[in-house]
Amino acid sequence: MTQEELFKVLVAHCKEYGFIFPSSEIYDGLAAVYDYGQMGVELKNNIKRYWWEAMTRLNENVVGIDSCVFMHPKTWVASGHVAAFNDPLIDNKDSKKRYRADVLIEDYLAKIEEKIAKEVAKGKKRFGDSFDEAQFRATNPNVLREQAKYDEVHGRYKAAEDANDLAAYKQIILDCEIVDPISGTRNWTDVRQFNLMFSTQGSNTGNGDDVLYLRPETAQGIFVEYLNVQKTGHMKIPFGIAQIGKAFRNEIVARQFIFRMKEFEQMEMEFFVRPGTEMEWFAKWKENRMKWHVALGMGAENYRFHDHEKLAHYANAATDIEFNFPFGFKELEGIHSRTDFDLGNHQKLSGKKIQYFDPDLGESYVPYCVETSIGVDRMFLAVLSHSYNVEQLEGGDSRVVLSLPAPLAPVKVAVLPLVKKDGLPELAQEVVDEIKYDFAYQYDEKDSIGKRYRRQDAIGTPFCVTVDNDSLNDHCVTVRERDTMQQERVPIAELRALIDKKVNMSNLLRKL
RNA sequence: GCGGAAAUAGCUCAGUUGGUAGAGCACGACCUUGCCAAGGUCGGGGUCGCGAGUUCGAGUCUCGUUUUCCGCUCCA
Repeated sequence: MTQEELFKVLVAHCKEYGFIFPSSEIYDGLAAVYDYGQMGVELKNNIKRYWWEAMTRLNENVVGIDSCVFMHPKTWVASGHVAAFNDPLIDNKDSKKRYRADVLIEDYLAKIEEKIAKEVAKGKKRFGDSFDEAQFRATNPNVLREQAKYDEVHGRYKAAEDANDLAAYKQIILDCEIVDPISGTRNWTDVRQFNLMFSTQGSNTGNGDDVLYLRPETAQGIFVEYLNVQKTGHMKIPFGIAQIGKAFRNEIVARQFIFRMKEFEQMEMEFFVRPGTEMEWFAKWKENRMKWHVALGMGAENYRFHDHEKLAHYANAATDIEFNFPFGFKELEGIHSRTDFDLGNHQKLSGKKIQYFDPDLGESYVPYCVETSIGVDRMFLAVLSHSYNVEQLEGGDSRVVLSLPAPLAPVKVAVLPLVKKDGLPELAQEVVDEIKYDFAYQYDEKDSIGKRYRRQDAIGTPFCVTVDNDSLNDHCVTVRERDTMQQERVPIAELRALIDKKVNMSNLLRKL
Protein backbone atom coordinates (compact mmCIF):
# COMPACT_ATOMS: atom_id res chain seq x y z
CA MET A 1 0.00 0.00 0.00
CA THR A 2 1.39 3.40 -0.94
CA GLN A 3 1.39 6.18 1.62
CA GLU A 4 -1.36 7.92 -0.29
CA GLU A 5 -3.57 4.84 -0.32
CA LEU A 6 -2.91 4.27 3.36
CA PHE A 7 -4.09 7.80 4.04
CA LYS A 8 -7.35 7.25 2.15
CA VAL A 9 -7.97 3.97 3.91
CA LEU A 10 -7.27 5.67 7.22
CA VAL A 11 -9.86 8.36 6.58
CA ALA A 12 -12.43 5.71 5.67
CA HIS A 13 -11.53 3.68 8.74
CA CYS A 14 -11.98 6.72 10.97
CA LYS A 15 -15.48 7.23 9.67
CA GLU A 16 -16.50 3.59 9.67
CA TYR A 17 -15.54 2.98 13.29
CA GLY A 18 -16.66 6.28 14.81
CA PHE A 19 -13.35 8.07 15.24
CA ILE A 20 -13.80 11.09 12.96
CA PHE A 21 -16.69 12.38 10.85
CA PRO A 22 -16.79 15.31 8.43
CA SER A 23 -18.68 18.10 10.20
CA SER A 24 -22.32 18.75 9.26
CA GLU A 25 -22.25 15.90 6.79
CA ILE A 26 -26.03 15.84 6.34
CA TYR A 27 -25.72 19.37 4.94
CA ASP A 28 -22.92 18.43 2.51
CA GLY A 29 -20.21 18.97 5.09
CA LEU A 30 -18.16 21.99 5.98
CA ALA A 31 -14.71 22.28 4.46
CA ALA A 32 -11.80 21.61 6.81
CA VAL A 33 -13.97 21.00 9.86
CA TYR A 34 -14.25 17.54 11.41
CA ASP A 35 -16.08 16.09 14.38
CA TYR A 36 -14.75 13.41 16.70
CA GLY A 37 -17.05 10.42 17.12
CA GLN A 38 -17.66 8.04 19.98
CA MET A 39 -14.27 6.33 19.62
CA GLY A 40 -12.35 9.43 18.58
CA VAL A 41 -13.31 11.44 21.63
CA GLU A 42 -11.98 8.73 23.96
CA LEU A 43 -8.66 8.50 22.15
CA LYS A 44 -8.39 12.28 22.02
CA ASN A 45 -9.16 12.64 25.72
CA ASN A 46 -6.51 10.06 26.54
CA ILE A 47 -3.92 11.94 24.50
CA LYS A 48 -4.80 15.14 26.32
CA ARG A 49 -4.62 13.43 29.69
CA TYR A 50 -1.20 11.99 28.89
CA TRP A 51 0.09 15.45 28.05
CA TRP A 52 -1.62 17.19 30.96
CA GLU A 53 -0.37 14.78 33.57
CA ALA A 54 3.13 14.70 32.12
CA MET A 55 3.24 18.50 32.20
CA THR A 56 1.53 19.42 35.44
CA ARG A 57 2.27 16.37 37.56
CA LEU A 58 5.82 15.46 36.57
CA ASN A 59 6.99 19.07 36.67
CA GLU A 60 6.23 20.51 40.06
CA ASN A 61 6.77 24.02 38.73
CA VAL A 62 4.23 23.73 35.90
CA VAL A 63 0.59 24.55 36.59
CA GLY A 64 -2.42 24.58 34.29
CA ILE A 65 -5.09 27.10 33.37
CA ASP A 66 -8.11 27.18 31.10
CA SER A 67 -8.56 30.57 29.47
CA CYS A 68 -11.30 31.69 27.11
CA VAL A 69 -11.45 31.67 23.33
CA PHE A 70 -12.51 35.32 23.42
CA MET A 71 -9.90 37.80 24.55
CA HIS A 72 -9.62 41.56 24.65
CA PRO A 73 -8.97 42.83 21.08
CA LYS A 74 -5.77 44.52 22.22
CA THR A 75 -4.34 41.09 22.96
CA TRP A 76 -3.98 40.48 19.24
CA VAL A 77 -2.40 43.84 18.65
CA ALA A 78 0.22 43.02 21.28
CA SER A 79 0.84 39.56 19.90
CA GLY A 80 1.38 40.92 16.41
CA HIS A 81 -1.48 38.97 14.84
CA VAL A 82 -3.49 42.02 13.78
CA ALA A 83 -0.60 43.65 11.97
CA ALA A 84 0.92 40.57 10.42
CA PHE A 85 -2.08 38.79 8.96
CA ASN A 86 -4.49 41.17 7.36
CA ASP A 87 -3.67 41.42 3.70
CA PRO A 88 -5.56 41.97 0.44
CA LEU A 89 -4.50 39.11 -1.83
CA ILE A 90 -4.80 38.55 -5.57
CA ASP A 91 -3.95 35.56 -7.73
CA ASN A 92 -2.63 35.44 -11.25
CA LYS A 93 -4.44 32.66 -13.06
CA ASP A 94 -1.57 31.95 -15.44
CA SER A 95 1.38 31.80 -13.10
CA LYS A 96 -0.89 30.57 -10.29
CA LYS A 97 1.07 32.81 -7.97
CA ARG A 98 -0.47 34.81 -5.19
CA TYR A 99 0.44 38.39 -4.45
CA ARG A 100 -0.48 41.06 -1.99
CA ALA A 101 -2.53 43.54 -4.03
CA ASP A 102 -1.18 46.50 -2.06
CA VAL A 103 2.40 45.39 -2.70
CA LEU A 104 1.78 45.10 -6.45
CA ILE A 105 0.49 48.67 -6.51
CA GLU A 106 3.31 49.94 -4.33
CA ASP A 107 5.82 48.28 -6.65
CA TYR A 108 4.15 50.00 -9.57
CA LEU A 109 4.34 53.37 -7.81
CA ALA A 110 7.98 52.73 -6.99
CA LYS A 111 8.69 52.19 -10.69
CA ILE A 112 7.16 55.56 -11.53
CA GLU A 113 9.32 57.17 -8.88
CA GLU A 114 12.32 55.50 -10.46
CA LYS A 115 11.43 56.94 -13.84
CA ILE A 116 11.13 60.42 -12.36
CA ALA A 117 14.42 60.00 -10.56
CA LYS A 118 16.05 59.01 -13.86
CA GLU A 119 14.70 62.12 -15.58
CA VAL A 120 15.94 64.24 -12.71
CA ALA A 121 19.35 62.61 -12.93
CA LYS A 122 19.45 63.30 -16.65
CA GLY A 123 18.59 66.96 -16.03
CA LYS A 124 21.26 67.23 -13.41
CA LYS A 125 23.82 65.87 -15.83
CA ARG A 126 22.68 68.27 -18.55
CA PHE A 127 22.52 71.46 -16.50
CA GLY A 128 25.39 70.77 -14.10
CA ASP A 129 25.82 73.29 -11.28
CA SER A 130 22.99 75.52 -12.46
CA PHE A 131 20.47 72.67 -12.02
CA ASP A 132 17.39 73.66 -10.04
CA GLU A 133 15.61 70.44 -9.17
CA ALA A 134 12.35 72.05 -8.00
CA GLN A 135 12.07 74.07 -11.16
CA PHE A 136 12.98 71.07 -13.31
CA ARG A 137 10.29 68.99 -11.71
CA ALA A 138 7.74 71.76 -12.22
CA THR A 139 8.51 72.21 -15.90
CA ASN A 140 9.87 69.02 -17.47
CA PRO A 141 7.02 67.43 -19.46
CA ASN A 142 8.21 63.85 -18.86
CA VAL A 143 8.41 64.41 -15.14
CA LEU A 144 5.07 66.20 -15.08
CA ARG A 145 3.38 63.37 -16.91
CA GLU A 146 4.83 60.68 -14.64
CA GLN A 147 4.16 62.74 -11.55
CA ALA A 148 0.51 63.21 -12.54
CA LYS A 149 0.18 59.49 -13.08
CA TYR A 150 1.81 58.85 -9.73
CA ASP A 151 -0.44 61.27 -7.88
CA GLU A 152 -3.56 59.85 -9.44
CA VAL A 153 -2.72 56.23 -8.68
CA HIS A 154 -1.35 57.05 -5.27
CA GLY A 155 -4.52 58.94 -4.38
CA ARG A 156 -6.73 56.08 -5.47
CA TYR A 157 -4.51 53.60 -3.67
CA LYS A 158 -4.68 55.50 -0.38
CA ALA A 159 -8.45 55.83 -0.73
CA ALA A 160 -8.78 52.12 -1.39
CA GLU A 161 -6.56 51.36 1.59
CA ASP A 162 -8.52 53.64 3.92
CA ALA A 163 -11.85 52.21 2.82
CA ASN A 164 -10.43 48.70 2.59
CA ASP A 165 -12.07 48.65 -0.84
CA LEU A 166 -11.00 45.40 -2.48
CA ALA A 167 -12.70 46.12 -5.80
CA ALA A 168 -10.84 49.42 -5.99
CA TYR A 169 -7.53 47.60 -5.53
CA LYS A 170 -8.36 45.39 -8.47
CA GLN A 171 -9.46 48.32 -10.64
CA ILE A 172 -6.16 50.06 -10.01
CA ILE A 173 -4.26 46.92 -10.99
CA LEU A 174 -6.33 46.65 -14.18
CA ASP A 175 -6.14 50.35 -15.05
CA CYS A 176 -2.40 50.49 -14.52
CA GLU A 177 -2.02 47.33 -16.60
CA ILE A 178 0.09 45.77 -13.91
CA VAL A 179 1.35 42.40 -15.06
CA ASP A 180 2.44 39.34 -13.19
CA PRO A 181 6.26 39.43 -13.00
CA ILE A 182 6.40 35.72 -13.74
CA SER A 183 3.73 35.04 -16.34
CA GLY A 184 3.70 38.56 -17.71
CA THR A 185 -0.10 38.40 -18.04
CA ARG A 186 -2.94 40.45 -16.60
CA ASN A 187 -5.20 37.46 -15.97
CA TRP A 188 -6.05 38.33 -12.35
CA THR A 189 -8.61 37.00 -9.92
CA ASP A 190 -10.59 39.35 -7.71
CA VAL A 191 -8.86 40.79 -4.70
CA ARG A 192 -9.79 39.05 -1.47
CA GLN A 193 -9.12 39.95 2.09
CA PHE A 194 -7.08 37.37 3.88
CA ASN A 195 -7.50 37.25 7.64
CA LEU A 196 -5.76 34.63 9.67
CA MET A 197 -8.15 35.30 12.51
CA PHE A 198 -11.89 34.68 12.47
CA SER A 199 -13.73 37.69 13.73
CA THR A 200 -17.12 38.22 15.28
CA GLN A 201 -19.16 41.17 16.43
CA GLY A 202 -18.62 41.82 20.10
CA SER A 203 -21.73 43.80 20.89
CA ASN A 204 -25.35 43.96 19.94
CA THR A 205 -24.87 47.31 18.25
CA GLY A 206 -22.94 45.64 15.49
CA ASN A 207 -21.16 48.86 14.66
CA GLY A 208 -17.90 47.07 14.06
CA ASP A 209 -16.00 49.03 16.66
CA ASP A 210 -15.73 46.14 19.02
CA VAL A 211 -14.81 43.21 16.85
CA LEU A 212 -13.83 40.14 18.80
CA TYR A 213 -11.57 37.48 17.36
CA LEU A 214 -11.57 33.76 17.91
CA ARG A 215 -8.09 33.12 19.27
CA PRO A 216 -5.59 31.85 16.68
CA GLU A 217 -3.44 30.35 19.44
CA THR A 218 -3.98 29.52 23.09
CA ALA A 219 -0.62 30.95 24.14
CA GLN A 220 -1.88 34.50 24.59
CA GLY A 221 -4.35 33.32 27.23
CA ILE A 222 -1.35 32.20 29.23
CA PHE A 223 0.54 35.46 28.77
CA VAL A 224 -2.35 37.66 29.88
CA GLU A 225 -2.86 35.49 32.97
CA TYR A 226 0.85 35.39 33.77
CA LEU A 227 0.61 37.94 36.60
CA ASN A 228 -2.44 36.33 38.21
CA VAL A 229 -0.93 32.86 38.22
CA GLN A 230 2.50 34.00 39.33
CA LYS A 231 1.10 36.00 42.24
CA THR A 232 -1.71 33.73 43.45
CA GLY A 233 0.36 30.58 42.98
CA HIS A 234 3.46 32.14 44.55
CA MET A 235 5.34 30.88 41.53
CA LYS A 236 9.10 31.32 41.46
CA ILE A 237 10.96 31.57 38.20
CA PRO A 238 11.58 29.27 36.45
CA PHE A 239 7.98 28.05 36.20
CA GLY A 240 5.49 27.12 33.50
CA ILE A 241 1.80 27.48 32.69
CA ALA A 242 0.10 24.81 30.61
CA GLN A 243 -3.15 24.96 28.73
CA ILE A 244 -5.24 22.77 26.42
CA GLY A 245 -7.83 24.48 24.27
CA LYS A 246 -9.39 25.24 20.92
CA ALA A 247 -7.85 27.70 18.48
CA PHE A 248 -9.12 28.93 15.13
CA ARG A 249 -7.31 29.86 11.93
CA ASN A 250 -8.78 30.89 8.65
CA GLU A 251 -6.37 28.91 6.52
CA ILE A 252 -6.38 29.69 2.82
CA VAL A 253 -6.23 26.03 2.08
CA ALA A 254 -7.04 23.68 4.91
CA ARG A 255 -6.59 20.12 3.82
CA GLN A 256 -5.02 16.80 4.63
CA PHE A 257 -7.85 15.62 6.84
CA ILE A 258 -7.39 16.68 10.47
CA PHE A 259 -3.79 17.78 9.89
CA ARG A 260 -4.85 21.33 9.09
CA MET A 261 -8.30 22.40 10.24
CA LYS A 262 -10.02 25.72 10.73
CA GLU A 263 -10.90 24.76 14.28
CA PHE A 264 -8.27 22.78 16.12
CA GLU A 265 -6.99 22.06 19.58
CA GLN A 266 -3.63 22.99 21.03
CA MET A 267 -1.67 21.84 24.04
CA GLU A 268 0.67 24.69 24.89
CA MET A 269 3.04 25.32 27.75
CA GLU A 270 4.87 28.58 28.34
CA PHE A 271 7.89 28.25 30.57
CA PHE A 272 9.12 31.51 32.09
CA VAL A 273 12.83 31.86 32.76
CA ARG A 274 15.48 34.37 33.71
CA PRO A 275 16.77 36.26 30.64
CA GLY A 276 20.01 34.75 29.44
CA THR A 277 19.09 31.23 30.55
CA GLU A 278 16.55 30.64 27.79
CA MET A 279 18.79 28.57 25.53
CA GLU A 280 19.51 26.19 28.36
CA TRP A 281 15.78 25.71 28.95
CA PHE A 282 15.11 25.50 25.25
CA ALA A 283 17.48 22.53 25.09
CA LYS A 284 15.92 20.96 28.19
CA TRP A 285 12.40 21.18 26.84
CA LYS A 286 13.49 19.80 23.47
CA GLU A 287 14.79 16.73 25.24
CA ASN A 288 11.81 16.54 27.61
CA ARG A 289 9.26 16.71 24.82
CA MET A 290 11.01 14.17 22.62
CA LYS A 291 11.04 11.76 25.56
CA TRP A 292 7.29 12.20 25.94
CA HIS A 293 6.78 11.18 22.32
CA VAL A 294 9.20 8.27 22.28
CA ALA A 295 7.72 6.82 25.50
CA LEU A 296 4.58 5.94 23.53
CA GLY A 297 6.61 3.27 21.78
CA MET A 298 5.84 4.28 18.22
CA GLY A 299 9.50 4.13 17.22
CA ALA A 300 12.14 6.80 17.87
CA GLU A 301 13.04 6.66 14.17
CA ASN A 302 9.66 8.18 13.33
CA TYR A 303 10.51 11.47 15.03
CA ARG A 304 13.08 14.10 14.17
CA PHE A 305 13.93 17.66 15.04
CA HIS A 306 13.74 20.30 12.37
CA ASP A 307 15.45 23.52 13.41
CA HIS A 308 14.05 26.74 11.96
CA GLU A 309 16.51 28.77 9.97
CA LYS A 310 14.12 31.66 9.40
CA LEU A 311 12.83 32.71 12.79
CA ALA A 312 9.47 34.29 13.49
CA HIS A 313 9.52 37.85 14.74
CA TYR A 314 9.18 36.82 18.39
CA ALA A 315 11.70 34.00 18.55
CA ASN A 316 15.44 33.69 19.01
CA ALA A 317 15.42 29.90 18.58
CA ALA A 318 12.86 27.49 17.23
CA THR A 319 12.59 23.83 16.34
CA ASP A 320 9.86 21.44 15.27
CA ILE A 321 9.38 17.87 16.29
CA GLU A 322 8.36 16.19 13.06
CA PHE A 323 6.58 12.87 12.81
CA ASN A 324 6.65 10.39 9.97
CA PHE A 325 3.03 10.73 8.79
CA PRO A 326 1.65 8.71 5.85
CA PHE A 327 2.38 11.80 3.74
CA GLY A 328 5.93 12.22 5.01
CA PHE A 329 7.65 13.92 7.92
CA LYS A 330 5.50 16.86 9.04
CA GLU A 331 5.38 19.20 11.99
CA LEU A 332 3.76 17.72 15.06
CA GLU A 333 5.04 20.04 17.77
CA GLY A 334 6.87 23.35 17.90
CA ILE A 335 9.35 24.41 20.55
CA HIS A 336 10.13 28.11 20.50
CA SER A 337 12.24 30.45 22.53
CA ARG A 338 9.91 33.46 22.45
CA THR A 339 12.14 35.85 24.43
CA ASP A 340 10.23 38.57 26.27
CA PHE A 341 8.32 39.50 23.11
CA ASP A 342 4.84 38.62 24.37
CA LEU A 343 5.03 39.70 28.01
CA GLY A 344 6.96 42.80 26.92
CA ASN A 345 4.31 43.85 24.43
CA HIS A 346 1.47 43.17 26.83
CA GLN A 347 3.29 45.31 29.38
CA LYS A 348 3.61 48.11 26.86
CA LEU A 349 0.05 48.00 25.58
CA SER A 350 -1.71 47.40 28.89
CA GLY A 351 0.43 49.77 30.92
CA LYS A 352 0.58 47.09 33.62
CA LYS A 353 3.98 46.23 34.96
CA ILE A 354 4.61 42.60 34.04
CA GLN A 355 7.84 41.91 35.82
CA TYR A 356 9.33 39.45 38.19
CA PHE A 357 11.49 40.40 41.13
CA ASP A 358 14.28 37.85 41.19
CA PRO A 359 15.50 37.56 44.81
CA ASP A 360 18.74 35.88 43.70
CA LEU A 361 19.64 38.78 41.42
CA GLY A 362 18.03 41.45 43.54
CA GLU A 363 16.42 42.98 40.46
CA SER A 364 13.25 42.94 38.36
CA TYR A 365 12.89 41.85 34.77
CA VAL A 366 10.35 40.80 32.15
CA PRO A 367 10.79 37.02 32.08
CA TYR A 368 11.89 35.23 28.93
CA CYS A 369 9.77 32.38 27.74
CA VAL A 370 10.24 28.96 26.17
CA GLU A 371 7.12 27.53 24.54
CA THR A 372 6.14 23.98 23.72
CA SER A 373 3.13 23.81 21.41
CA ILE A 374 1.58 20.63 20.08
CA GLY A 375 -1.58 20.11 18.05
CA VAL A 376 -3.94 17.59 19.66
CA ASP A 377 -5.42 16.69 16.29
CA ARG A 378 -2.01 16.17 14.73
CA MET A 379 -1.02 13.99 17.64
CA PHE A 380 -4.24 12.05 17.13
CA LEU A 381 -3.40 11.59 13.46
CA ALA A 382 0.16 10.55 14.30
CA VAL A 383 -1.02 7.90 16.77
CA LEU A 384 -3.74 6.65 14.49
CA SER A 385 -1.70 6.50 11.29
CA HIS A 386 1.14 4.72 13.03
CA SER A 387 -1.17 2.23 14.73
CA TYR A 388 -3.13 1.23 11.65
CA ASN A 389 -1.95 -2.11 10.35
CA VAL A 390 -3.26 -4.70 7.95
CA GLU A 391 -1.89 -8.07 9.01
CA GLN A 392 -1.75 -11.19 6.90
CA LEU A 393 -2.83 -14.19 8.94
CA GLU A 394 -2.22 -17.89 8.43
CA GLY A 395 -4.69 -19.30 5.94
CA GLY A 396 -4.70 -16.24 3.71
CA ASP A 397 -6.94 -14.22 6.00
CA SER A 398 -6.09 -10.69 6.97
CA ARG A 399 -7.11 -8.46 9.83
CA VAL A 400 -7.12 -4.72 10.36
CA VAL A 401 -5.69 -3.91 13.76
CA LEU A 402 -5.10 -0.60 15.48
CA SER A 403 -2.02 -1.24 17.59
CA LEU A 404 -2.66 1.81 19.72
CA PRO A 405 -0.50 2.38 22.76
CA ALA A 406 -2.72 0.62 25.32
CA PRO A 407 -3.07 3.60 27.71
CA LEU A 408 -4.47 5.65 24.82
CA ALA A 409 -6.94 3.06 23.50
CA PRO A 410 -10.56 4.26 23.56
CA VAL A 411 -11.79 0.89 24.80
CA LYS A 412 -9.54 -1.08 27.14
CA VAL A 413 -11.42 -4.33 27.32
CA ALA A 414 -14.28 -6.09 25.54
CA VAL A 415 -16.42 -8.61 27.39
CA LEU A 416 -17.78 -11.31 25.11
CA PRO A 417 -19.98 -14.28 25.98
CA LEU A 418 -18.99 -17.09 23.64
CA VAL A 419 -22.67 -17.79 22.90
CA LYS A 420 -25.83 -15.90 23.68
CA LYS A 421 -27.35 -18.65 25.84
CA ASP A 422 -26.69 -21.14 28.65
CA GLY A 423 -26.29 -18.31 31.17
CA LEU A 424 -23.12 -16.96 29.55
CA PRO A 425 -24.51 -13.42 29.00
CA GLU A 426 -25.43 -13.33 32.69
CA LEU A 427 -21.95 -14.37 33.77
CA ALA A 428 -20.47 -11.87 31.31
CA GLN A 429 -22.50 -9.17 33.05
CA GLU A 430 -20.82 -10.16 36.30
CA VAL A 431 -17.46 -9.72 34.60
CA VAL A 432 -18.57 -6.29 33.39
CA ASP A 433 -19.52 -5.35 36.95
CA GLU A 434 -16.06 -6.43 38.04
CA ILE A 435 -14.20 -4.16 35.59
CA LYS A 436 -16.50 -1.28 34.73
CA TYR A 437 -15.32 1.01 37.54
CA ASP A 438 -11.76 0.91 36.28
CA PHE A 439 -11.80 0.57 32.51
CA ALA A 440 -13.64 1.77 29.45
CA TYR A 441 -15.26 -1.43 28.16
CA GLN A 442 -17.61 -2.78 25.52
CA TYR A 443 -20.03 -5.66 25.91
CA ASP A 444 -20.80 -7.52 22.69
CA GLU A 445 -22.84 -10.67 22.16
CA LYS A 446 -23.61 -10.31 18.46
CA ASP A 447 -22.14 -12.40 15.63
CA SER A 448 -19.48 -15.07 15.82
CA ILE A 449 -16.65 -14.74 18.30
CA GLY A 450 -14.09 -14.32 15.51
CA LYS A 451 -16.02 -11.45 14.04
CA ARG A 452 -16.22 -9.75 17.42
CA TYR A 453 -12.45 -10.10 17.87
CA ARG A 454 -11.93 -8.39 14.52
CA ARG A 455 -14.27 -5.56 15.45
CA GLN A 456 -12.30 -4.95 18.63
CA ASP A 457 -9.02 -5.12 16.68
CA ALA A 458 -10.33 -2.42 14.36
CA ILE A 459 -10.84 0.01 17.23
CA GLY A 460 -7.65 -1.00 19.02
CA THR A 461 -9.03 -2.68 22.13
CA PRO A 462 -6.02 -4.22 23.93
CA PHE A 463 -7.95 -7.05 25.63
CA CYS A 464 -10.90 -9.27 24.81
CA VAL A 465 -12.36 -11.30 27.65
CA THR A 466 -14.40 -14.31 26.58
CA VAL A 467 -16.83 -16.10 28.85
CA ASP A 468 -17.46 -19.74 27.92
CA ASN A 469 -19.21 -22.76 29.39
CA ASP A 470 -16.21 -23.69 31.51
CA SER A 471 -16.35 -20.25 33.09
CA LEU A 472 -19.61 -21.21 34.77
CA ASN A 473 -17.73 -23.83 36.77
CA ASP A 474 -14.18 -22.57 37.21
CA HIS A 475 -14.82 -18.80 37.23
CA CYS A 476 -12.01 -18.30 34.76
CA VAL A 477 -12.21 -16.46 31.45
CA THR A 478 -10.13 -16.41 28.31
CA VAL A 479 -8.14 -13.22 27.86
CA ARG A 480 -7.11 -12.58 24.30
CA GLU A 481 -4.39 -10.04 23.65
CA ARG A 482 -4.81 -7.71 20.67
CA ASP A 483 -1.34 -7.66 19.13
CA THR A 484 -0.26 -11.27 19.58
CA MET A 485 -3.76 -12.83 19.45
CA GLN A 486 -2.50 -15.09 22.24
CA GLN A 487 -5.04 -16.39 24.73
CA GLU A 488 -4.65 -16.98 28.40
CA ARG A 489 -6.95 -18.51 31.00
CA VAL A 490 -7.38 -16.13 33.93
CA PRO A 491 -9.54 -16.20 37.09
CA ILE A 492 -12.16 -13.45 36.98
CA ALA A 493 -10.85 -12.15 40.28
CA GLU A 494 -7.45 -11.46 38.73
CA LEU A 495 -8.77 -9.67 35.64
CA ARG A 496 -8.48 -6.14 36.94
CA ALA A 497 -4.85 -6.45 37.93
CA LEU A 498 -3.90 -8.07 34.64
CA ILE A 499 -5.57 -5.39 32.48
CA ASP A 500 -4.42 -2.52 34.66
CA LYS A 501 -0.79 -3.53 34.28
CA LYS A 502 -0.92 -2.81 30.59
CA VAL A 503 -3.45 0.01 30.16
CA ASN A 504 -2.76 2.21 33.16
CA MET A 505 -1.37 5.56 32.09
CA SER A 506 0.90 5.79 35.11
CA ASN A 507 3.14 3.17 33.49
CA LEU A 508 3.61 5.49 30.56
CA LEU A 509 4.34 8.44 32.82
CA ARG A 510 6.90 6.40 34.72
CA LYS A 511 9.03 6.18 31.58
CA LEU A 512 9.48 9.96 31.50
C1' G B 1 -7.78 30.90 -4.71
C1' C B 2 -6.20 28.41 -9.73
C1' G B 3 -6.25 23.75 -12.73
C1' G B 4 -7.82 18.53 -13.14
C1' A B 5 -11.01 14.43 -11.44
C1' A B 6 -15.17 12.66 -8.77
C1' A B 7 -20.24 12.55 -6.27
C1' U B 8 -25.88 6.52 -7.22
C1' A B 9 -28.31 2.52 -0.29
C1' G B 10 -24.46 2.92 5.97
C1' C B 11 -19.75 1.03 2.84
C1' U B 12 -17.57 -0.55 -2.10
C1' C B 13 -19.43 -0.02 -6.70
C1' A B 14 -22.61 -1.44 -11.47
C1' G B 15 -26.23 1.06 -14.38
C1' U B 16 -26.24 -0.17 -22.36
C1' U B 17 -27.51 4.99 -28.22
C1' G B 18 -31.71 9.09 -22.69
C1' G B 19 -37.04 4.73 -21.53
C1' U B 20 -40.10 1.80 -14.46
C1' A B 21 -33.03 2.43 -9.73
C1' G B 22 -29.41 -2.74 -8.99
C1' A B 23 -25.47 -6.11 -6.61
C1' G B 24 -22.22 -7.55 -2.68
C1' C B 25 -21.17 -6.36 2.12
C1' A B 26 -23.39 -3.82 6.25
C1' C B 27 -28.18 -3.14 9.11
C1' G B 28 -33.03 -5.26 11.91
C1' A B 29 -35.94 -9.83 13.55
C1' C B 30 -35.99 -15.06 14.21
C1' C B 31 -33.46 -19.86 13.78
C1' U B 32 -28.54 -22.27 13.57
C1' U B 33 -23.10 -22.69 14.63
C1' G B 34 -19.65 -21.71 18.61
C1' C B 35 -12.32 -19.22 20.08
C1' C B 36 -10.28 -15.59 15.23
C1' A B 37 -14.77 -11.88 9.96
C1' A B 38 -18.15 -15.86 5.01
C1' G B 39 -25.06 -20.65 7.72
C1' G B 40 -30.61 -20.11 6.76
C1' U B 41 -35.38 -17.41 6.32
C1' C B 42 -37.75 -12.84 6.23
C1' G B 43 -37.34 -7.55 6.34
C1' G B 44 -36.02 -2.07 6.35
C1' G B 45 -33.26 1.38 3.51
C1' G B 46 -32.01 5.67 -2.45
C1' U B 47 -36.63 12.41 -4.86
C1' C B 48 -29.04 9.04 -8.16
C1' G B 49 -24.93 15.91 -3.97
C1' C B 50 -28.07 20.40 -4.93
C1' G B 51 -30.50 23.92 -8.64
C1' A B 52 -31.85 25.14 -13.43
C1' G B 53 -32.07 23.88 -18.80
C1' U B 54 -32.81 20.58 -23.31
C1' U B 55 -36.49 16.55 -24.08
C1' C B 56 -42.73 13.26 -24.59
C1' G B 57 -39.17 11.36 -20.96
C1' A B 58 -32.68 12.82 -17.55
C1' G B 59 -28.90 8.71 -12.79
C1' U B 60 -27.37 9.29 -18.18
C1' C B 61 -26.90 15.35 -22.22
C1' U B 62 -25.85 21.07 -21.12
C1' C B 63 -24.97 25.07 -17.60
C1' G B 64 -24.48 26.68 -12.67
C1' U B 65 -23.49 25.41 -7.62
C1' U B 66 -21.71 22.61 -3.17
C1' U B 67 -18.49 19.06 -1.17
C1' U B 68 -14.36 15.73 -1.57
C1' C B 69 -9.68 14.01 -3.73
C1' C B 70 -5.00 15.18 -6.61
C1' G B 71 -1.47 19.04 -8.18
C1' C B 72 -0.15 24.14 -7.47
C1' U B 73 -0.54 28.06 -3.80
C1' C B 74 -0.43 29.46 1.47
C1' C B 75 1.17 28.18 6.29
C1' A B 76 3.83 31.81 13.46
